[in-house]
Amino acid sequence: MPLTNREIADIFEKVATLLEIKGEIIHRVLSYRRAGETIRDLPRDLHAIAAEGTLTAIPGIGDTLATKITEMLETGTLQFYEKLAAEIPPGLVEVVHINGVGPKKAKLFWKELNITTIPELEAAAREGKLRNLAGMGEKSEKKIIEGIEALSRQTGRVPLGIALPAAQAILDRLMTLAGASEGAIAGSIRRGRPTIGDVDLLVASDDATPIMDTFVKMEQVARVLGHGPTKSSVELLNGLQVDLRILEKSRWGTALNYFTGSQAHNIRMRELALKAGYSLNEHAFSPVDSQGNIQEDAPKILCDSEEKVYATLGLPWIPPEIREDSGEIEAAQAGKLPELITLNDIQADLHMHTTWSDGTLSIREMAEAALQRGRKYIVITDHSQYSAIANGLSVERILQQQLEVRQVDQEMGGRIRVFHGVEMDIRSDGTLDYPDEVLEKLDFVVASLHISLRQPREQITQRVLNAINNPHVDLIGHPRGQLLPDREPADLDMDAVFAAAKEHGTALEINANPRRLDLEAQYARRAVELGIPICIDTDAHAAEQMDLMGYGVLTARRGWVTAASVINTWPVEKFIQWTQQRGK
DNA sequence: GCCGTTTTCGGCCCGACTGTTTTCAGTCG
Repeated sequence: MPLTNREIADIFEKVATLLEIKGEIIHRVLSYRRAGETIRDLPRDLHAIAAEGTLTAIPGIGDTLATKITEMLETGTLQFYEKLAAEIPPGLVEVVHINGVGPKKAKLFWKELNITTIPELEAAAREGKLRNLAGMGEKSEKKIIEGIEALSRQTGRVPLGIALPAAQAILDRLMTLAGASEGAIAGSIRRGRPTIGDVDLLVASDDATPIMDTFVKMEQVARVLGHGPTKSSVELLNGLQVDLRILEKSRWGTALNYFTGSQAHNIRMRELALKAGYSLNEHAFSPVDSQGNIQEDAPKILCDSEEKVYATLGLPWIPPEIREDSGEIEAAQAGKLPELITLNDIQADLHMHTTWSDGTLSIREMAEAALQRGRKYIVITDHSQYSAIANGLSVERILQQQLEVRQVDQEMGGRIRVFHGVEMDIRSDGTLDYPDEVLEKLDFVVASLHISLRQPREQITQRVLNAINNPHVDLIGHPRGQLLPDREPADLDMDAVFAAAKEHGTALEINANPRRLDLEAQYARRAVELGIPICIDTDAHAAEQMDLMGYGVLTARRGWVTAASVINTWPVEKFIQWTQQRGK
């Protein structure tokens, strides 16, 4: 079994931690860590990139790491890691995951007490053996026990669809307090990441203390992880960690920019600032001398808006969703930032269900709900016959349904157009769930994987290719089949999927349901670069699920998607024209 | 380990909070 991108990323990240425990210089450590992060979010397989000989074109991959990647691709292992793991117990990588334990402490426990695993550490802490070590005391011993308990409670990353409303509720509460003049959700939620590690909130106020005190004493707080005058962290009863920072309003721009991240983007911003003669932090730009020392007597530049922060560096404002140091700084410098799609651009929803299969509303009710939300046209796409559990439509029923769709379309009197489609299963054996004679009667055909998602790469890829190669199929729904936060995507050869979609002009979906957000941003970006049409759909099974469109738009924006690439931003005439060109 | 119209060698972002310290190291984001 060849190693996947994810497995290679894991090895690099383990190497980074082991090197850090060993005491290696931090920049070498960070090279491995950054390489791991980059590879984790890569939209292409390392196999394909290696075959092209372009591994070193990946940012942060030089000759050394390219050689190591090649070794892993060819042999499935990395000698350098094996050697390192023989020298430094690899169990320490887990120990470092305990909150409050870093590489230095892990090394201390290992060297002094021969501790190499979390259970050993917990036992030592409970026996009071840690408190006498250098730099340790009773409090830090207690914190380690708490850290281990927190780790076992930890639910992992939280889907954006859960974290965002929770964050908004807390922020709303804080903004009712006197002295809170401005507030924002920052961090990875603001950047629209599909899953969230912790919630970052920012409030502007000249009097932070009462707001901080309220924050750490909220009823949903399980424990206070840190409590300072401008920065506090709490763990909620539901396990979510929330960080709050409070700064003066005159510093809102630098603060929001800093607290939104990503860290990699911040580093680039600070490097740019240094080149321009400033040290940049969350408070201000501070002039530095040629040695890089801050000139305390020189006036600082305060920014009350993010626009001003970027302008100080000679840049246009960069949308949060693309602040990942994945080319946005260079694009901004060149004046080539994309005009990202917005929710207002969305004209239609091309994937939804009704009571004909597993939805909760009739065709007419879905049309009314879509109209209320400003949609100009929709496609009714109930499940196909193979999805018996979802009350999928037999050939007879889907033909019947068409009559009702046509009738509702008439009834709506042009206020909204209602088209007839289907979400057709791609069956396990790779065949499609309706014959061409049925498909050709439909206005729009979505084909989706729902079952046998764990098939080997070649087999499952071929299923998707079969669908794309059918001229009646217009869109591949939720192409990778992931469910957040836990179900892994199918092992698809995305290069092959993209090539086929490009050849046939088949669209790929960004499913807006926050459980899916599939395609993910990096794949959407790649698809758009290749000229493949995108469709952002809610897959709504009820009226209120139509309101989830914003999550899909966020994901699209993370993928640098502009409205022009998205079918359902088009006016209905253009949509009809597109489907007719495809033989409808 | 990466990277480069200042550099192929010598840099590599910055600050808050904690707990242990008598002035700071470690951790975190």
